Amino acid sequence: MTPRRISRDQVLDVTWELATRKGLQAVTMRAVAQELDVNPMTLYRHVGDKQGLLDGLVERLLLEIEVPGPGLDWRGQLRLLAHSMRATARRHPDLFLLLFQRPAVTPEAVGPRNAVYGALRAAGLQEERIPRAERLLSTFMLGFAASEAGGRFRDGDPDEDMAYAERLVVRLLAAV
Amino acid sequence: MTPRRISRDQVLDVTWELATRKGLQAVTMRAVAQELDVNPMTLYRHVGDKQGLLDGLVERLLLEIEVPGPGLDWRGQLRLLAHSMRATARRHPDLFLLLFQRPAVTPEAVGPRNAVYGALRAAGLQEERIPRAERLLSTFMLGFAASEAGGRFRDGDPDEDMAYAERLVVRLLAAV
DNA sequence: ACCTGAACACCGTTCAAGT
DNA sequence: ACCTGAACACCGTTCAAGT
Repeated sequence: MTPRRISRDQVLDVTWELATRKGLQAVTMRAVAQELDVNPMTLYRHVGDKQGLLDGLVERLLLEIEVPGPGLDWRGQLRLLAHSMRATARRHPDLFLLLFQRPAVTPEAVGPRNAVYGALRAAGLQEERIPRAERLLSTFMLGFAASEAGGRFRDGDPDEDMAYAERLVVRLLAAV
Repeated sequence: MTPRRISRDQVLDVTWELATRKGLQAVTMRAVAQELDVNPMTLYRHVGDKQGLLDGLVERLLLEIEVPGPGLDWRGQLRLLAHSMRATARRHPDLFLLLFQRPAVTPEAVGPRNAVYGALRAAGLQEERIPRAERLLSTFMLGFAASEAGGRFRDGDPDEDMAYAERLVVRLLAAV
């Protein structure tokens, strides 16, 4: 019974580091294995396959999004959430797109989602309306952050656009 | 001066067909070349490289989005636009994500953008406010369509969510 | 002018074997 | 139980050569 030399966490550590340093296209099974000084086939025991490796990366990405603590009003909470989603997207533009390709209800996704729930609740939204409002608001934030990070925006100032969007959201929530 | 055997358009025709039939992962220089019964290196003269091939695919994708003709009020125009963006995303989920990775101001993108411009104008929005409103609205529609097609939504009914979003947009525009 | 062939430096993954 | 080596079936792209 030889002790396992590497763990899934170690694999994801070096994968995340590699993706951050050299971009998603540099993330290959072979490159990750080399970083760990291990045979490529060794990874399969720990992450399943390439898709499993990417899934692990998306977990980390969601954990990377900063979530508001206490001491902010609902407007400040939403502002911080938008800000940290945009910052995360800018740091990992390619990886960020993968968020569209998997359910928003994984265990790692509860942090951001609960944060939006909390803000909407604090804004006085009826409990039964919160899930839908969260889906719509998160979808907009995700699209905005992905657009900005991916280079879709060429006209306009993203900061000004986001400030304007914030006013619209506040207007809609105030009408409750 | 031998006549050229293939054109960029022909290359994109079979690439689009291949992507539609077997998905984006099946789009390789070699597979496209084989479909045309030509040497892989031949493609380089017509599309530059793999990235150029993908750029061509995104052109086609934007052209695929149905744009409202006359005879609809602004609300109907926006509804049709949202509907056809979602339909396009569902047909080409992987390809659709590439829209986030390039400027929204390419020649092929003017169709959809002008359509949104027209609807916002018909809704009575001040001319100077239209570009920003278009960016925000298109960003939401894009994020929604990408989420739906990519499988991010697991809770909720996308049709109901979109109908609700439509009411919010109408409310915001009515306040003008 | 346009197309080809061979070659280079990679991929993800299977399968049988090692310890 | 965990890791390895060799092999398979691919990639995109360069470069020199063909017609």
